Amino acid sequence: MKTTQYESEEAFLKAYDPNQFERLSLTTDILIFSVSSEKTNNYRKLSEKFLSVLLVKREDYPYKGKWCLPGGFVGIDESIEDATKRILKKETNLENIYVEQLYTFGEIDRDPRMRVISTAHVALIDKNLLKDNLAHNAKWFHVIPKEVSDGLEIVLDSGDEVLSFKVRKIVNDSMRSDYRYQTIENTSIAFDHDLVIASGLERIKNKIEYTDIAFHLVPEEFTLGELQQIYEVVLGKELLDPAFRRIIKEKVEKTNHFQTGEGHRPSALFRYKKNHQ
Amino acid sequence: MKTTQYESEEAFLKAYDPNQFERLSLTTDILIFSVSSEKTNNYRKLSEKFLSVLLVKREDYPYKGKWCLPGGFVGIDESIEDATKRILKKETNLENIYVEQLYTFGEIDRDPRMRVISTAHVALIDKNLLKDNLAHNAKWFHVIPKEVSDGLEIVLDSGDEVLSFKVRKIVNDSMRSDYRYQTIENTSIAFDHDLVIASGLERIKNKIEYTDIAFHLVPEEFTLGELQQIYEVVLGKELLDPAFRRIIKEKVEKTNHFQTGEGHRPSALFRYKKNHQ
DNA sequence: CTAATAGTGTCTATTAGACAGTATGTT
DNA sequence: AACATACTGTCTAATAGACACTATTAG
Repeated sequence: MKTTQYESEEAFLKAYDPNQFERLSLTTDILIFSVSSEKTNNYRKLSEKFLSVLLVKREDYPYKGKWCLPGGFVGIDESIEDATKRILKKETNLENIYVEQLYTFGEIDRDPRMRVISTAHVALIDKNLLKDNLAHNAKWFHVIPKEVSDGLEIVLDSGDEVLSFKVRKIVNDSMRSDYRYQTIENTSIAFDHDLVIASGLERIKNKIEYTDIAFHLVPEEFTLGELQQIYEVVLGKELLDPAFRRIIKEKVEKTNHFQTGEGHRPSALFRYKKNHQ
Repeated sequence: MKTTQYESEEAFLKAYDPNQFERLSLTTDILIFSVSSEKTNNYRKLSEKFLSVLLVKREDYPYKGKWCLPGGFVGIDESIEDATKRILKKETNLENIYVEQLYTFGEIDRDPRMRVISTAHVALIDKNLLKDNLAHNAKWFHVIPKEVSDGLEIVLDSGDEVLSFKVRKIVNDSMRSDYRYQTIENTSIAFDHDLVIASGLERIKNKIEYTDIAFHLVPEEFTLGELQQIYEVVLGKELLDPAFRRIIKEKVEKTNHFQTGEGHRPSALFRYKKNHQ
């Protein structure tokens, strides 16, 4: 369609036919991460923490009975961001949650129904905010990643049910500046959501080092021990106390509250220091 | 649509109506960056380098006569990646160029014609590969970013024409973990491509520090001086020679060629060392 | 010889890693 | 008292920043 015949932008827009190009569907999918604590049987020990992700059991075809990320179609009169917030509200009944865009997955056959593009997001919440607000078909799964010889195995454990899949990182260019994940083995997660989970995990692992995302995962007031556990569970490795405290020192401020009753020296409660450095 | 009436996934898919949700259009837009050199009048001085971006003059409405990023609609039977490569080939006549996904822009009114989602990409090329292969309506613009009091001003200069716009970084959350750009002033760049350019600039500025993307911008064999200029022009600051050489030492290997005829000590030519460290 | 960049040695400052020690609650 | 974590001091290793110096070419 040459448009040189039109006299103005207005005239052009008036005559424009939006159906001249084939159109497709867009969904938004959300990796909702939080850190959960399991009480230990030793009253003195700290509770063990796990990174966990919210999954939804599919009640319809396709992939009926499989687990997938919460998500939904982006309406024609709705920005991607608004759709994402709408779905977050639906699944967790919470608003004002931290969300960032992760990646747009656009392979032709990623949805067996038809051509669907999916823009994936990462959301982080403090699980204490969430009581019984979960959608009925949603469940938290502990995320246990393990490096294996041919890639990365991720085990998801809800307590009742254990899922697992295996992915591999594929480097796209000779300078190793870009990569994507590829499924090696996946029988439990619907669509390409195994790849989304792997990408999201990597994103927060990187971003926790150079931003303050960790503080989205703790309550308003927290002990430095809890905070350190958040870092440890996301990074998948232990940190040395003095080094950790040096680094976060400037990001937090002490309150005059203490956490007592834990069977050992009480720890000071801190809060996130806005506008630090 | 409840699908419990279907007996199997196959039966469901057979009966599925892809038009039950409103569909939209998806485009891919590409920020093609390269580093160009302007010969200086002093035969001894190194040529001055500029980061440059390829823009296309719009020949049709909307935004007729304005400049924008090369891009186009993603076909219904085409992955986002394939569409991006197709457009790169069309605009530069080159294949096997480095491309990575940048961000998906999904505001409702970003295209006056209709609802269009755009997945933006960053491509990096060595401009020496490009002779007269450019599409007739495409032109390289030097990118000159400048921090101003209320944001970031970016001047684009093709030699014949100077464009400029101003954007601001908006932090989305109190922990400053996520942000997006917002237009302050833009009369020269079509759509929201001013925001795409600002985001892309930031992406390569970050990524040049922790990946090897810089090597996509130089020829097969290069001097360390050239390579350092690439880093300097992307980072927008000067680097100290010894520090720079320490850092890239492990990423490069010396060839037995030298670059002579420059009015000063010849410099050794290096190449990228694959599989380093 | 001179201007200009190529390339190296070394000193210093900053940051990260490691370990050992002291402090203080609960049972 | 004993356990478990809270919290701190300090030494060491590694990395980044700065500067001064030597090397080598075309003109």
